[in-house]
Amino acid sequence: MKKSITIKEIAEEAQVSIATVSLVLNKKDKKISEGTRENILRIAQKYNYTPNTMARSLITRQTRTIGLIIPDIVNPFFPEIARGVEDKASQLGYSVIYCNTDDKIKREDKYIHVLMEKMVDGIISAHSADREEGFDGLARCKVPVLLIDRDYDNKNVIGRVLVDNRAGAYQATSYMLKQGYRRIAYIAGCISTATARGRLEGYHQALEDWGIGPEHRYVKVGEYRMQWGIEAAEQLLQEKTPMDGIFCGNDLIAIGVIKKLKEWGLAVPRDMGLVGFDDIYLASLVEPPLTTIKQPNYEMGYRAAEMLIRHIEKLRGEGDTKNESQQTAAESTLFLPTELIVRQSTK
Amino acid sequence: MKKSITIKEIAEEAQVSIATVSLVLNKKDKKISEGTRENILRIAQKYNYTPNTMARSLITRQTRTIGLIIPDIVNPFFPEIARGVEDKASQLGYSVIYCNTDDKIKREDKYIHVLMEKMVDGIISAHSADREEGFDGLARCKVPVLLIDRDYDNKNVIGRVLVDNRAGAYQATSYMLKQGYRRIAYIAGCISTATARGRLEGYHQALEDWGIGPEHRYVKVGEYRMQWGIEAAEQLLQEKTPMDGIFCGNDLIAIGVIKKLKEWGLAVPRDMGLVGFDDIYLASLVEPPLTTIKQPNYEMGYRAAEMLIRHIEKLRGEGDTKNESQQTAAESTLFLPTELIVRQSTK
DNA sequence: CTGAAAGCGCTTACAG
DNA sequence: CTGAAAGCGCTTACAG
Repeated sequence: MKKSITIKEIAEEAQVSIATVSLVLNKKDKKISEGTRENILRIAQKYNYTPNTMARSLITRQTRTIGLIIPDIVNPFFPEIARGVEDKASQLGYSVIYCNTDDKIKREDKYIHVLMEKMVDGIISAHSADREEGFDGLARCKVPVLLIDRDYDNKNVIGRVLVDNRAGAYQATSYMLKQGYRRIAYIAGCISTATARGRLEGYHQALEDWGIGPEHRYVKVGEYRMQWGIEAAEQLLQEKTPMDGIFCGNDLIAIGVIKKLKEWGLAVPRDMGLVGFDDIYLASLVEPPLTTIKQPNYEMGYRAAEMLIRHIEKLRGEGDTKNESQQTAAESTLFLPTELIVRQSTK
Repeated sequence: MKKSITIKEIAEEAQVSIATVSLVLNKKDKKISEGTRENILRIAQKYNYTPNTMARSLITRQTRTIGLIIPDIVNPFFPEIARGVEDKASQLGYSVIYCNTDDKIKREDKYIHVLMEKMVDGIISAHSADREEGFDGLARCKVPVLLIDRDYDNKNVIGRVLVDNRAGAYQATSYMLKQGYRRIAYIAGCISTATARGRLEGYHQALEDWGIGPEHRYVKVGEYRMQWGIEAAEQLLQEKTPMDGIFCGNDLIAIGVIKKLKEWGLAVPRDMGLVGFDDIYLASLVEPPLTTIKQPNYEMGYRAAEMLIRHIEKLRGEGDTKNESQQTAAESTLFLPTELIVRQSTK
């Protein structure tokens, strides 16, 4: 395509060496005379000079690009994260290459390999599922990795930004308790993840703090889908579980529950308290609008990009004390608080 | 960070020249003896060799990376597009850097500049709004640009993938007409775009084909938001416009309309036909589920990536006949059909 | 079949 | 204050 002008050509026109041009263009021009400087800048301007970052990266070993690995941008859980990452990254002068893994470890491996080839400076990953078998992508990764949303153990991980699911579930459950509901069921999504365990713990803790013993029949475990909400609600109602409130693993489940409750002639929140984690951001659109626990997804992405890039630049600053810097870089975990969004009138 | 092994080091260990290593690793090894080949491959494998694409790109002038410019990945309209782009790109061996402009021409310009620096091979852009003033980012862009969803005139544009909004609106309106509705209102979003004009045309055409003259009072123009749906429906009802059906600019509007209709004790589809463009993919979640015109967004992204990359590689094939290739590359426009998704029982 | 060499566009000590 | 030179890791004609 159209070829850009190079510093060599600028040097010729300005009658100076390419070193001088490079110095000026990189603002390391303390010791360059004002005249030369302005002349060079003027010529660069005139030809609309764009530096070739390939050449630069080859020397500096930095690309100012990071990789973002998520399961699926179409899943409404991820766009906010992706946006947070991109906002902070671009603000700090970084670009982001994004990758969809569909939660397949194999695709994740492939992407990590590609990102290594493209020499990204770091990777933010919502790690695929929990299957650790055969997994080595992250391990052989040569750049810092920052985990979001899902925890995972790996030597290249330099930090984590997670949601405080335990506190969120506690918040949801105790909110209903304060509203006067006493027999609160929990319809969970899949339970194998740390996320799900945290939510279950928070739910139990709240009940305990209110002197209510946990009962097995109040907890249903399935998946984060509307259909599961419908089924689980049906089960609970069929089993005649005496309940006056339901805490839902996420809002899709909650929407399903509402549909089922309507069938049975039960209204929210009059006959039944209802709070769900707000994964999908549909809460305000359904009828009645859901009271939810808001996931700090945008912030998660934003903080993740910030932490990762800070780490990258610190590493660079430390220069060649490589091995030690690896160790000193304290691997840190950030737990983001959730927020209760009340959208229903009280009982 | 950890340094990768280079072809030079492989060459040393294999006792051959770096040229030979390069040839083997790039599979241009027709004339390299089997023994040498296998030896090199074995060593590369052993040290987990990862080519430095910076160095390669510097010579080949290709990065196998494309840029994706969209207003906002959080807007539910865009994730499907982004996914389609990424799927096709990665399938063809390309990565994608994505950028959110918030529909601000200034941010778009900045991103285009960054993408030029990173030397992407091409750009897919859902161009910001329709304000052309002061805009020159795309114009000074040095790589092929492919437009999606929104049309725009520019010399660097080598193709477009758009939605056939006219046909979609025609489909929606004539569906309602076939259902027996006769007085169909149109609640539009903003009308300044080609998209909106296409939809209005399709609506008018359908009415005309059924021998129904257009009436001004049946068309309300606002924005693509739920609130506008509520207001517009209120207006239509207040004005006692005799109508039995409403075509909505998108599903957010449709959701607003439903809320208002409920207030007035009107049921969909019994008392009022309703079809909207499915921008947000909420149609199946609301009550009653909406019948909608589905946007082929995933396909739009997918086809866009395909067209762009084909173009890039054709250009490369043509080599240095630069100026001519620019012209011969026929600028093509693809109109994708919409699909009617019926989710309500008939009248 | 394989090697020596030039060069992609830039940065960075090191001289002067 | 500025230039000459080495070099980042690779590809690609061109010799042999």
